[in-house]
Amino acid sequence: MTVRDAAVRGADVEQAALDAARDLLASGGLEGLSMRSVAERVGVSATALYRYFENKEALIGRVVQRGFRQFGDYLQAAADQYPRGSMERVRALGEAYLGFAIENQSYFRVLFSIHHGGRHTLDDLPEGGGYGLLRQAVVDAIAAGSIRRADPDHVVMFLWSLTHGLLTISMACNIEHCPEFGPETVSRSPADLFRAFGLFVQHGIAPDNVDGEERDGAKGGSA
Amino acid sequence: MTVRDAAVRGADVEQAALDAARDLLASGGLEGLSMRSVAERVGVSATALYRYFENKEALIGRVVQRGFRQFGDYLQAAADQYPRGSMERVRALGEAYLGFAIENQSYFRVLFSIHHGGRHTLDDLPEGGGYGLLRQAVVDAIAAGSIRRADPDHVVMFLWSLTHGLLTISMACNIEHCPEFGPETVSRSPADLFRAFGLFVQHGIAPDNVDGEERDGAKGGSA
DNA sequence: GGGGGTAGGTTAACGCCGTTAACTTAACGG
DNA sequence: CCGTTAAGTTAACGGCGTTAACCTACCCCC
Repeated sequence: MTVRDAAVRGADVEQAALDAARDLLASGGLEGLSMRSVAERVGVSATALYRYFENKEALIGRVVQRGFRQFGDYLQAAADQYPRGSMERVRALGEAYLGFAIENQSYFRVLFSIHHGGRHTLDDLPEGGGYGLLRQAVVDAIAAGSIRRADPDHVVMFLWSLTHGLLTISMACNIEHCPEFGPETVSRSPADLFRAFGLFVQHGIAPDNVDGEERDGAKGGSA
Repeated sequence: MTVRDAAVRGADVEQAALDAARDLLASGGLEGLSMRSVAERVGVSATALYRYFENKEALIGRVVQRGFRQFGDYLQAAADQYPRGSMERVRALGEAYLGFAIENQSYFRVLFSIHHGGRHTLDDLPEGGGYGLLRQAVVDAIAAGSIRRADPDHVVMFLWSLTHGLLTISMACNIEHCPEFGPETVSRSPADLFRAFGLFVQHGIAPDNVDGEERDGAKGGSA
């Protein structure tokens, strides 16, 4: 019984700790996680965790790493519903990005928190994860003529910044409702705003008929 | 001597504490600030701070509030260099946003950190601060015909999200250099990327000559 | 001008935290 | 059967935010 218990636990404590830490982060954020609280959930003393993780930061790092992998899978699944080269595929990635973040709010905050030591976050995203995914979608879309011919990395950063910024701002605003925040328009859900961005993303914020020439009679109407 | 010392200190301890907290945040981030470290800088015992601030969170809240005011002034100054209604004014706000954040990096992180209790950040920005400023610039630009006729709040959120997201991502990436982050393009300084976004902001990422009609002979070249 | 109130400060202490050190225990290999 | 080793324990340290109890110097008012 207790004989094997320890042995079996051996390998499992590590995974159990990662699960417990994930749950604690998801429910209470960074401040809800302590070595002692993780240990209690696992049913082990706090110091036992140091057999598996160098320190608290390392533990969180492992959780974050896992989280990014899961995040990447989520994005992949969303992208796969649309054909390569299509603009819908690009858009779906953005919406999935938002969706994941909103569904796993406090967890997501930790993933992208700047205050957990710092390295991860982008080490893990780019190639295996979301960055490469979006980049490929953009490259394909450019090739297919759905996106203007431009440096794909610029386009990727443009889209990523836009989406991530919307999310960050919305979250600081406690998502969904934020009455005292300017006019109510802004408090609309991130998803609504994201859709509203569609026109700007496609065609920009400049009036339709400028760009050095005119077509419809601006500035005096030459017709 | 010590008689007046205490009395004079009285009013000043609060300000001194705010200054000390700001400096500690700027140099060591959130983790570099403790009630004891602030107290030590002020030359007072830690518990004395509780005469002026309900708790640590309140202290940080006051610092953040101050910071946003300063941030707002910075943006205002940048905007004032360009005429109302001009697109340059809008752009200048974005560049100032970036500039302030980069100059005061760890301080900025705290301002927009999600993990310091949470209310502030947007309570304080919108009306007195940056949001109202940007909004007015956008409204003026729309009126002047520099920006397409659209819901100004949507435009504001679009621009703000884009800029803030770029910043957030760049910072998570330790700003400036981040070799392992995809192709090197992305590691360009936020300011460079911001400039690269100009075309997309103005005209979007869609190819120039679609939108239901053509102008220059795409898709086969009708010339 | 002497006495209470009070503002501003102190020290001591509590419970939590991350982490280290020293120890126990149980399984396994020779 | 013994030594080694992996896995886990308890005890403890220093630092944290915060509370409680106390001190003390000033101000105002009778």
